[in-house]
Amino acid sequence: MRPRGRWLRERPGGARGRHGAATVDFPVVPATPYWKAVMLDIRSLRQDLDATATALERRGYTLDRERFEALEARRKALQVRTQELQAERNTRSKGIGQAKARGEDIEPLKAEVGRLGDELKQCETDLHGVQEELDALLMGIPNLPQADVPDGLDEKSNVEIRREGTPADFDFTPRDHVDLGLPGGWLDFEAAVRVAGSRFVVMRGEMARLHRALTQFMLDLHTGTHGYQETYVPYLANPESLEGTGQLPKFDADLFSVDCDQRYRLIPTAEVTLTNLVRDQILEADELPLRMVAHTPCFRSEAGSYGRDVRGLIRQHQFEKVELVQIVRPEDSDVALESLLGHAEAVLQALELPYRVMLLSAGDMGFAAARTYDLEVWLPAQDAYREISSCSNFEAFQARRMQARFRPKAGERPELVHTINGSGVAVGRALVALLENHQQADGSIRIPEKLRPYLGGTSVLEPPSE
RNA sequence: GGAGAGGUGGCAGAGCGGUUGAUUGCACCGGUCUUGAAAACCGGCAGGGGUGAAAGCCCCUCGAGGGUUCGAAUCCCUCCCUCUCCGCCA
Repeated sequence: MRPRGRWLRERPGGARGRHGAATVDFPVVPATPYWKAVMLDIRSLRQDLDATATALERRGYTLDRERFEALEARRKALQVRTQELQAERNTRSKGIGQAKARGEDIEPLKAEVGRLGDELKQCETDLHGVQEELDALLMGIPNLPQADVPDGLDEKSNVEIRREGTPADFDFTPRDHVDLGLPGGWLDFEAAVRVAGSRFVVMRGEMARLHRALTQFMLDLHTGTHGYQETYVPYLANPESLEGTGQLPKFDADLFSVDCDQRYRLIPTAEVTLTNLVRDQILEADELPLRMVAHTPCFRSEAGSYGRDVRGLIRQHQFEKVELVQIVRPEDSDVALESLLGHAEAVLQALELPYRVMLLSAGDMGFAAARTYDLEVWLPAQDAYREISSCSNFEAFQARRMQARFRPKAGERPELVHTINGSGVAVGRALVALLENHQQADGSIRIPEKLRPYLGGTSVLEPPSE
């Protein structure tokens, strides 16, 4: 992924940040003080730079420690001096007010403070500059992997946790979903090219209905038996939200923008709008955990994936996903991730799809994740397991950027929440898996028991005769 | 899109350019009273940051950013958002 972030909002003064070690054309976050905007707790960097750098090294990120320490030293000196001057100005100005009230001549006093103001202005400007540089550096640092996350820089180091289900033993050569979707224009990629372009699809008839059935089934499962609240969210998100969950500033190239209002991006996942529901909130302890599920389309530019998965539904610019999000107390997040993983697995089990659970290595995880499990579903035509869900614990990383907090006890200081999310599951890929795993020799599709109520009791999907 | 009004602490709602980071009410926390609870009364109660071993001291924040000023919640500019009316529209 080659991020080419470009902040489209105008910044007075034209401050644009600068090129950091790993970042490109780094957009400066508007309005957010750097100590709030960092992904990592800046204190852990200040106090435990070695350990932090070592942990980041595990995921292939080399922290520019010299630069950080230099900036931090300057920041400290400037901040102390600035605050001294501010304190001085404040007391003197107050004195002027009092002198004026007594009817004294205040002109000499004013001149004195005026001189002080020059140095103050300079200090404030310098401090601002240093903070923006620090900001840019810090915003580009990914989350720290949990201790037992395997070492490794890519998917080769992922660890298989377990396998569920057994791939069917076909007595014919299984077809892939593209072939299975040919009859009656069930899946029509050419039509999609005509109306939109490549990496889109048109579905027709029973296939479109099956796709819808899958979505409904998943929503019912999560709301009915897993305790999530069904939530409807916008499909366009503002930059603040995208920043909160970590898509911006680094990964703008993966998103679709909207021309008429350049602040907006189409959501690449409901994680963005769902998780950001708690941005800038202070929740009461008894409101936690929050469990939310949403069905949304997702839009991804797939820049840089040319030539990969060009055939079929696997990698599309637009796809549907049922997303699970949990907002929890910090001490509960590890358990919550396991539970959420189970909720996603329940979908695959109900659909009678063989899959395996992978624990991602430090280097293969997303930018904001501290721990990620991928669910990979068996695709017979590819003779491989392919990702169908990704479940992550972000710990306080997103919460810090979002300033999403809760009050542990009435009257106590607010604390950052932990955020968890995962797909439960990607609908398009579920459709692919269902077609390919439950296909029969004649091209018909067996519908798993649990899904039948959503298809009017149908047990087999017969391909339309030409 | 046009016209008007407005954005202040968890909520409600004050705030002449100068001890206002902010009166007050509600909510909340602690206490007195009570067998217990309620009521009443007393006290506490924004968020973040810097520095420090700590106590503490200090700084920032009244939608956001910039400006004027010795000094801005209060004045000016830009932007965002909310509400009312009009237009348009599923």
